[in-house]
Amino acid sequence: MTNETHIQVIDRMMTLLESLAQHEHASLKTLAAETGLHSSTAFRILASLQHYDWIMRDNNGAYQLGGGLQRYAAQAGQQIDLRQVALPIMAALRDQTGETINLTLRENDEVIYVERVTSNRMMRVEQVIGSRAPLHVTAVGKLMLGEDTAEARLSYSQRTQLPAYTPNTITDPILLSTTAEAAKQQAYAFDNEEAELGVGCIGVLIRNASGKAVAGLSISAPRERRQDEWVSALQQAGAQLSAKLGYFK
Amino acid sequence: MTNETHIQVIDRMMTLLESLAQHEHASLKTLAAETGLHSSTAFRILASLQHYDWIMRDNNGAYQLGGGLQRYAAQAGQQIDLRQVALPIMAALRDQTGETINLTLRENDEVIYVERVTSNRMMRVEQVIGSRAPLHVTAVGKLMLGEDTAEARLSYSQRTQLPAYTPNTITDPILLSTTAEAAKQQAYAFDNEEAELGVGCIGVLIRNASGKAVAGLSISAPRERRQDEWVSALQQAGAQLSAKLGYFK
DNA sequence: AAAATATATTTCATAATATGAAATGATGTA
DNA sequence: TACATCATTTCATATTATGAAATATATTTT
Repeated sequence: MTNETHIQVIDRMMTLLESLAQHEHASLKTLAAETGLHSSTAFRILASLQHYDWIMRDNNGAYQLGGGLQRYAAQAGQQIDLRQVALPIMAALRDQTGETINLTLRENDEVIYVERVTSNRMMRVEQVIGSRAPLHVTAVGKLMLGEDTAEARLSYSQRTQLPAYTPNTITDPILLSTTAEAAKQQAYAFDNEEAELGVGCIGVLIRNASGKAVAGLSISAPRERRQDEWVSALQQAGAQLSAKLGYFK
Repeated sequence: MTNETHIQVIDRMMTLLESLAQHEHASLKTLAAETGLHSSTAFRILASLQHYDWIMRDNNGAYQLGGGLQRYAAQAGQQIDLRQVALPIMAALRDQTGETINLTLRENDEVIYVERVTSNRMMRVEQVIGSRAPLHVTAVGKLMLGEDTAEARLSYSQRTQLPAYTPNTITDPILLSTTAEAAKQQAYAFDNEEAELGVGCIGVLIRNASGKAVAGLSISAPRERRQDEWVSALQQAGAQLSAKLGYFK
């Protein structure tokens, strides 16, 4: 079942895209170094992708992701564009709470912010779309760790060394593991100024038809404005979104 | 400048993705036939992509686009600079026609000229960058009105009173509405000396990944020099630009 | 301005890779 | 059961992608 077919060029292309996603406006030299590819090889692959508008170059010749990537994304997954389905739900939740709502994906040891609906209040929390954060400092991230086995969580802790972003960041592997476990049980998680002082979040997971956690939904607010009542509102919104992806029960 | 670097596997991968986008839940046999690839080859490429979740297989083994494609799409297009992307395309169109090419944005009831590539002929049409014109006297403006509802068009007419710039300017709200509607249908519009006597334009709309009209592209020429053949050249250039913003179909 | 440096692009001979034919496996059908 | 269809794997080989080196282009230094 596990398919071990690899095509070198495709693997290399993926590496390049990943590297490019991480360093927008990167030079060929940077990308080649970053991916370990010969500059000549990287150049050729990038030139190929350019044909399909998957990557672009600015006037300095620096590389960036191109609009062509969006071509298939709309249909991707369960023929459902997660972000598109999520947006109205996120907007409703924003209106209900008056705070910023984030949609995040997990990638390896990080969450990536892929969609966002901001509050219009003067003081608000705002994440840049495309930015990342380690799992252990975010509400959704802890839930995602809760999806892993205890061994995987320990491995995560060892790998990342649990860097502290604030005095509140969980830096003890055991505590992180039990916190994640507990978060999974109650099906939501808090972030109590663990990523940034003054910011408090609530997170839930989004699941697809096969029950797999495919995304996270969270409310980000100044810590003192956060209401405990938002938990159930968020859970309802999350359930609604999961339902649209085919998840039941 | 046009880069003629091709990598076979990448080209083939693109063909497969395109075919898959057209036939969701396609079998390997179908995809191989559709793309003209050997089934063995198609299989290997698809298996490679599966690794990155760019494609998925349903329980019947049929192929479909996978969620992994969304990974980069979220970021792509975020920081695409419209004018920068447009310039080379505009320059090519200018070289092809020998006339001035304009890039415009809509702001409320006006279009704003944001980029321009001028012909070097002695007599030429030249708009100042940053200058504005009412929607109903320009080719692109009429197309933009075509994106609105009929009510919104009437409201525009009432608001602006459709001032006449030349004897050719459309000043009848009903005529304007039907003209805009027709322009939308044929996906281009003329300006027959409606803004300034002696000047004739052709316009098309530029769309982004979500299909929204985000800009206009137009050829401005002395009326008697304008060629009907330019319409398709302009449409092609417009499609090319839209594609770079992620628009398809 | 000229020289020097750094980086991007092209060329090209070659090794390594992707390839397609054919064998095998799996699944459904008469 | 045997047949038929399609998916997957194997494997020898030709073709392709590769990386070294040459050239071009841009940037920085003298």
